Amino acid sequence: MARRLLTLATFNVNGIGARLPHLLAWLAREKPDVVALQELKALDAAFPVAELEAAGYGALWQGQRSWNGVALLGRGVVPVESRRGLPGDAKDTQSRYLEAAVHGVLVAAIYAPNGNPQPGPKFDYKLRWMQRLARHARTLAGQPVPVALLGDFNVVPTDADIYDPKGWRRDALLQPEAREAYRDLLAQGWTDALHQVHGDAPVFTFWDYFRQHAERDRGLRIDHLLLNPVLAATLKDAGVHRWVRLQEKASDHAPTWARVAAPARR
DNA sequence: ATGGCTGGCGACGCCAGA
Repeated sequence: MARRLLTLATFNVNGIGARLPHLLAWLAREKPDVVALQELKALDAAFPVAELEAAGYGALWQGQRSWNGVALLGRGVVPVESRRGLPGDAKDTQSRYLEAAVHGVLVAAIYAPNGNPQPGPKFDYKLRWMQRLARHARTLAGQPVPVALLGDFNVVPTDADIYDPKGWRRDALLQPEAREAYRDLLAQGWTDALHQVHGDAPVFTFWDYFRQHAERDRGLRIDHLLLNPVLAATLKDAGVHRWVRLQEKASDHAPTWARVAAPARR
């Protein structure tokens, strides 16, 4: 018997207030089952829960004034929260991690620090945050249930994942330490869904607002879907909904997705 | 080597993004 498929997606909206029309249009057209959002740039009270409910999505969110902010959406269901915030630093108040069970998959919404300028305190924070992520992700990778880390990792994994590696070589997103942190994650057993499906063919998820880079497909791959071995075994396809990035007043990121088998009900 | 564009904040210019 063929099993139902599930579409997992991650979308850095760059302001939920400014991007709600784009988000709703994308949900209506692509109907993803599980969605991680980043960069809400809004307080909890400003999260558009009613509009999302009307669109058929249950939501869980962790906002913050002006910056950061993550959320999880479930098509037809409210995600069941398992963790709010990354462990390892009680003084870190930035809203960058939210974890819940959605449609039988344990999913984390991740917004890793940008880290620019580097070197400097922001880059140090980026690396410390990635270490904390690795420590927690290790406890999730080997779980005998499907687990996915969905988010903006703010790491360009290799020079094949950017249109101009030379022009960006000093950027925090390309630094060897950042790339090593990402490789360390993968070494725990996570599968990078987009890379698994497309290999080294360039598939970008972010295009900056300058020089018509979106139209010219001069982008970076920084939004990633990492699947633990249980879930990776059911991976069917992965891609990027670039049409969203080509809309008027779009986010600088596009929704990135992976199709997997829906876990059997237990 | 730099600046280019955008959202949020809060009131015109600044910070942060990547």
